Amino acid sequence: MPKDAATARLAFEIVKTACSNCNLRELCLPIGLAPEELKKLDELVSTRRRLKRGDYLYRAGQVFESIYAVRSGFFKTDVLIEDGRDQVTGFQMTGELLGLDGISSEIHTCNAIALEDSEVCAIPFSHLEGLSRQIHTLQHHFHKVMSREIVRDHGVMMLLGTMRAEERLAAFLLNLSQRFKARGYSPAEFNLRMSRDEIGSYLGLKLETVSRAFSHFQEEKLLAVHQRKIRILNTEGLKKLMTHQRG
Amino acid sequence: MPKDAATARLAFEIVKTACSNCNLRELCLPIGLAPEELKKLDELVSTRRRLKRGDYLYRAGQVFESIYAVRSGFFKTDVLIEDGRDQVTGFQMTGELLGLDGISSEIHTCNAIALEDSEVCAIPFSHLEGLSRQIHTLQHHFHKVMSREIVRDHGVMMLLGTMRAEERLAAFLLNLSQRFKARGYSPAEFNLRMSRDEIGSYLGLKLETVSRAFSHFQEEKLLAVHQRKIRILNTEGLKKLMTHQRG
DNA sequence: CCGTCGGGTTGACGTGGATCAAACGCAGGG
DNA sequence: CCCTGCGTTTGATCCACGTCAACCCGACGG
Repeated sequence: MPKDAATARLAFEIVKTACSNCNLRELCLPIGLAPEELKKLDELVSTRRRLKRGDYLYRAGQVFESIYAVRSGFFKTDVLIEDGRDQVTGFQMTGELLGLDGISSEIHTCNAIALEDSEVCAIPFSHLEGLSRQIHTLQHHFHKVMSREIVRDHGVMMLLGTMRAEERLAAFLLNLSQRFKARGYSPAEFNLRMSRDEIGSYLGLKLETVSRAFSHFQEEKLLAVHQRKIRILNTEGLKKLMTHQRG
Repeated sequence: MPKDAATARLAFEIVKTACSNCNLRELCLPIGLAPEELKKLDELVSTRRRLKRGDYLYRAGQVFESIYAVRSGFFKTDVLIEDGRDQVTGFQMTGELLGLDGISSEIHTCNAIALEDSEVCAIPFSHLEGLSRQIHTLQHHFHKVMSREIVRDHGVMMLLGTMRAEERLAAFLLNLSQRFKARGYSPAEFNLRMSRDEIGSYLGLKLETVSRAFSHFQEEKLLAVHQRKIRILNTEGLKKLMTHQRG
């Protein structure tokens, strides 16, 4: 696998930033903090990094120092094993945290790649631990975020272990829809930032199967699909498909 | 599904306990703590619970208050969705923590069930947060444990998403072997505490497939299997099978 | 304008594991 | 001792998804 220009690049811009006037503060780490606590958090989030589509935020094997909050843009994380197989473990959007997997061994265990031009806030982890020893709310919120990641992963395990192809895709789309909605975007119409192949990798399916499922959903009038542009026409239908089925 | 005696029972014995003289302190939360810190931890781990095989430690939907450290015995956790499908999300043995999934919403999101007579230490979570604000090492260690759970889940996602049946079982057995070894037991010979069905649920396979894979491993002289008693005859062979294959 | 290229769609076919079904074997109870 | 029941094994068949291959289509460059 040759290193192309994008994967080789790790350069990025650094911008001064502050949580206290970030419009994501209701979505991100600062949730529920008092104004004076928020000010302390400002000192913590020292740098902002800009990444172009295809850039690596970090790579498996790199030393872990910071976690990252997505300020804008869209990421995927993936793990790969010796024999070449790989799997997308998640897609991260605005306000979500990246890098939690690195805490355990002080080494990142997956790659994080920008799927579109993006910005992240880097949060040095030792600072975060320091500050969360002072601010209960921050500590508790951080624990909740980690726990939520575990719960999310269990959901994916469920999906991979028990659902069939179309159920998986329906679950995936409904989840995306949900998350766009929470960010003030239309839950019914959005652009996929990832390829069919990346969706397949996440869902444990081949891209052809994903493509066929999209086509079938269109025939069933559940979706309108134009390349990566998705419009959900029948949310209930998708939900039913997700739980119902299974002979 | 009728509630039988075992599933209905939630009663348990309570025993006074102390981390400072627990022989698991190198495996469990106390890792790396100084003696005086250890003493503080003793106050925190207030109660020990005994469970019989089949007892629920907690159930999905119950209010989350404590995490639990397995002192002896063996557990499984599983999630289930409306339509009746369920999936085992993990097996926990001595020194491992249970209940981390409950932190995010203050409600347990899975069931934890003893697969043999077991004992756990209950650790009230708010106390743990309090103490980890005082003891850096404890705080950091706890974060590592949560992170390790995330990494583990990614491994399972990888397994479910990309491996075929025999690779999954090989990976599963090698993982168990590893964990028994870390606890001072033979890595080559052990008893499975779970049924073929539970293994299958965890690995995203049907019990028949698990059974056939066991039989095939025996033919290949990789294992000796007598019901739930497993002896690994060829670790390297299992490892090769795990990574190698794939046309 | 056309040629190329990468991602996506669609079709034909093969297969790994699910499903269905029968039989086995150990454990527990009478 | 035999009967019963559950977990497991094993076999026969089926089908969802993977594989392989052709083709489409919008983007981009010359």
